[in-house]
Amino acid sequence: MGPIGLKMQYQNLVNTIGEALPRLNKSEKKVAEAILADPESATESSIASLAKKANVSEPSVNRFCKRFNTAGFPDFKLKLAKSLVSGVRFVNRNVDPSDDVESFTPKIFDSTINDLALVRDSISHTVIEKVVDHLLKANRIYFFGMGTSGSVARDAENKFFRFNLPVSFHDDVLMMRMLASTGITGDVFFMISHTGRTKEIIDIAQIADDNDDTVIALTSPGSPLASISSISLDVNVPENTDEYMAMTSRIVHLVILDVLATGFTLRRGPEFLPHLEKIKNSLKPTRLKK
Amino acid sequence: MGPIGLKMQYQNLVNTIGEALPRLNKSEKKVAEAILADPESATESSIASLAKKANVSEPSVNRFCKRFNTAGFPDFKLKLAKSLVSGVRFVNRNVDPSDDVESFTPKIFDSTINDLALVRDSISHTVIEKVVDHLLKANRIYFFGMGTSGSVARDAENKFFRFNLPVSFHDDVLMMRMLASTGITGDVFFMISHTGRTKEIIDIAQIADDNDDTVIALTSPGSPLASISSISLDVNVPENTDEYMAMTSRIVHLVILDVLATGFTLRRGPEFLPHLEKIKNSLKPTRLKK
DNA sequence: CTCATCATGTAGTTTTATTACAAAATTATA
DNA sequence: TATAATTTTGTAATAAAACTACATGATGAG
Repeated sequence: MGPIGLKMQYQNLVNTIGEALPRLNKSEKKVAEAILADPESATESSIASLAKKANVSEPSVNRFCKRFNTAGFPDFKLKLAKSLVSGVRFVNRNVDPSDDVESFTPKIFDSTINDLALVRDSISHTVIEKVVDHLLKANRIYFFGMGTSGSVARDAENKFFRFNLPVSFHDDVLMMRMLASTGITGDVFFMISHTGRTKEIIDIAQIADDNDDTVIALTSPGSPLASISSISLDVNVPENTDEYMAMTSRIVHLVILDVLATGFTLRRGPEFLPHLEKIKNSLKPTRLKK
Repeated sequence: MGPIGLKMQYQNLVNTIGEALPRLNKSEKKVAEAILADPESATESSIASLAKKANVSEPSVNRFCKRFNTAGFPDFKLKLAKSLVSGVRFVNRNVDPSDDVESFTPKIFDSTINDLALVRDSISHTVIEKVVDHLLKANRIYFFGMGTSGSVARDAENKFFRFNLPVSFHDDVLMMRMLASTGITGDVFFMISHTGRTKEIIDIAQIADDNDDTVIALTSPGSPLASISSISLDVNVPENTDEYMAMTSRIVHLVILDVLATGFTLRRGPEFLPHLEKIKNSLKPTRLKK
């Protein structure tokens, strides 16, 4: 039998073991079941104790590890521990009706952190660079979003107006329509939408596109909005079917806007910093001194 | 010298080591530096090879591990590997003027992730519980915030209106003043402010407090706003002095609001789920079908 | 300068993991 | 069904890794 899970580094060991289960032979299956019964403790036990728990010999455990493309037992444990952090813990990260504060609080933080890490590792730097290029050339930037994405758009306005160019955010469909249809060259329409399927937003993007304006989308890959846009910043955050769980995509969107703003600032160069400083200082009189 | 990082299970080993660096003695420092130079490879090496790399003896490495509250070298490696997955890879996360997209993008994600992890491990569950208690008893909730925190307040409105009680957000000082002064028992004023030093916001909180309304603050601990409020949700995110860096506190605030909303939903019980479902379904006609 | 304390390394011991090989089980084939 | 080939599994020996006890060296106080 050949090795299982060749692309291990991008896969979750626990899942891989679970899927391979039917293809394993007797003693390997015993080992697999012993591990799956309590993966966390498996990462902390020695080859001897795991062998005992699974009722097999130590070499069987060792062979099992090698089947899953690891150097040996210690390496296996390491990789298992890693997948428990990023992968499996995520599976069990759903909020449960019986959860109390102690348990649901870290779950919500963890799932947000997890999504951020996922996007951090998958987002295209080329696309970011391209978007920054367009923003730098823009005469005007409109941030459009509805509902939750409206708050993201509002935050973006608050961030980008500092760059000393006309920026506004809109969450009103009629305003967005009018603006999109009267856009001129140099206007950038930055459309934010979690699903990328909101009809009105797609309509408005289409209007802007027909008008030859630049349309940048911060949305889900392969969505109708993404395909209409000039450039699409793809954010692949799993849809949240869980009633209790929050929508993390908006958080990811905010961080991407932070990235864009940083790229913008850096490209503007150090001579732009005094302007930012001026804005910062303008707020000082509104604050109580320490 | 006593052990370092007692609450290890909730902390990032790499950060802990980095912070402990000045307090370590000669050979321990050597070990720490060898690990920090390439934490990833440290998780894969034996005690012997790491000792060699750090130019110390094997027991020194072992003692180092025990200082950081781990059972020994293998346990240390395991925990290190885990923190590399969820946590932040590098100690220096500041954006540098010479950074390109490839380097500043993960830095911004990482610093956000790091701040979230910090708050996740330090936030008081008792306070969360208390805030949820107050929100459940509220007749009306006002979310107040200005500037960046205005977007957070807007997002909170979007989240909490689903609970079928009168909720609104305001970012206009005059509106906030008027509402605070006409509040009646059962009204909850939820004030969001990164610094907790914005004069207007403090004024408004004071007005609401004088009026015997419940004032909940989502702000920095020890700030004037925190001390005025009935309850304060303390968020200790380091002030960002770096011109290039984004303000992560607003992200943390959003996640805390997610936590509160989840706590709210759970306390309302399963009979409340159909209502949430109804709201979800109401948006379906606005979306293109797949 | 001397003693006490702390830091560090050496050498030996124990634990842990791996390998080589043989026995057992399974499967295929005559 | 018997037998050879193949695979699976365990035993025992070996190798590697980690740990412990102890001794030596460094540091600092009096």
